Amino acid sequence: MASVAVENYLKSMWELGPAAVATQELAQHLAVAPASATRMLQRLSERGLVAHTPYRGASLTAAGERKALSVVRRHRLLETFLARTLDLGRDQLHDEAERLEHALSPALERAIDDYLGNPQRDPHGHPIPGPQGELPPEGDSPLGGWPLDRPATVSQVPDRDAEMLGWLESQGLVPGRELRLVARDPFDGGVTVKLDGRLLQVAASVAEEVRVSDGGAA
Amino acid sequence: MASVAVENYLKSMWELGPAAVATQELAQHLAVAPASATRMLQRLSERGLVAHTPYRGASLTAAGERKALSVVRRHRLLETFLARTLDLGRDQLHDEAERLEHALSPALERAIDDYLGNPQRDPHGHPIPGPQGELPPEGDSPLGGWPLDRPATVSQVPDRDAEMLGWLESQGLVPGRELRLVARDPFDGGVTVKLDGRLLQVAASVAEEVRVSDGGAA
DNA sequence: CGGTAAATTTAGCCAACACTAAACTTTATA
DNA sequence: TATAAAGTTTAGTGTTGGCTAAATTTACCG
Repeated sequence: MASVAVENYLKSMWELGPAAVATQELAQHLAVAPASATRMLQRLSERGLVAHTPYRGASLTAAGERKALSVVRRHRLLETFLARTLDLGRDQLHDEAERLEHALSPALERAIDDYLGNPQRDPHGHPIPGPQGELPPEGDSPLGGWPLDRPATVSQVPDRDAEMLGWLESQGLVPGRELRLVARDPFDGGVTVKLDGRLLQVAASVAEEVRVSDGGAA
Repeated sequence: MASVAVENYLKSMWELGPAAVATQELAQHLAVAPASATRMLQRLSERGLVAHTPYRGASLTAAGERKALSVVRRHRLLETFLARTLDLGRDQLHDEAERLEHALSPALERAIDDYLGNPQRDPHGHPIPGPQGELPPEGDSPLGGWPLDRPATVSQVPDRDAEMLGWLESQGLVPGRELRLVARDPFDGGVTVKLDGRLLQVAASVAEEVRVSDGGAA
């Protein structure tokens, strides 16, 4: 039903939401001219998938969010599937899934989900929405906001930024890894963490993207 | 580079070729109006992918065939990959691969090929073109033309026709199965085969699609 | 050989989505 | 508070790829 373009707009809206998303922000995220985003928002609005107030940005309706979560589900299932079968770099996964997600039929989606044993998280630690778009409540916090000295387990790393992801991986900052925060830069929000006995300086922008949860529980 | 539509036209041209393909035949194969096919053939001709003589049909150029074989390769690799990992019905494979083939990057294509150990045939027995479009010479013949009483092994079954495929499967006529031709209807080309000690009547249309090769060798 | 049926192409239209340039709001600043 | 800057929308265009209806070409048949 929904074209590749429509699915991508909805997914971007979801990623940038849930607050109202500015036309320009959306356009930038999709590498598209602002005027193009406006037109698409109007079309999506007519279809009842977004609520668009001219000059005020737009947000997903319930119907729009359902469709967006369906795309996200397909994306994350594909990342998990590709990671489990082929052995691709964590950063390749995202790009491949980005293309394939629009071509995944409901039947194949179900088959993959079953094959994987209905996974709750993708290889980056992102939660996988259920068949009806249910998102499990996640207790993960940004690394930057974690209290000092409390043991933590890395639960999520970004999937979009291949460069950051490569660095994280090279430093052992991957889902499942345990660490402790030993210092926090009071100005820019960067942190120093200790993992594997090593000290590691993590920039603010990175500390915002990486999420952690309580030590053992994961 | 090439859009989904272009890839599908090229693939159809290849499947209907190598002789010149009539506009109407192509249109029918793609479930498109003849006028649409004409326009696309003109565009493909400008791009140097087909040779189109007005009112005389069209055929693939070398460049066009290369691209077509790339699509076929992706399709058959995907069918093999999905068959090996998930367990889908043989007839589902085709439809799923049909959609996914256009979203397969060269990197993922290579990864899948490696994972599968560079397979020569897909689950329907169709040969998989190599990375540069090389098709291994196949010695397979239509079941309808096989000599009486000479042992044969089923090597290829159609993938497009789910109904026929379902019947073939239900009768045990799948790649690898051995059989012998015991009679041939002199008028319509239908045949009677013996497999597993059973006699089976095979209609002409089916006997044309199923291919066999010499007994043991496969 | 002429005429008609079938196949093909042309012509004209539509929708989706992208773009730039220009017009219009909103926000921020002097 | 006026005005400039920033953000957004409208207007107008282009491309792709589909459609129908009409024109054209080819092929066949009496």
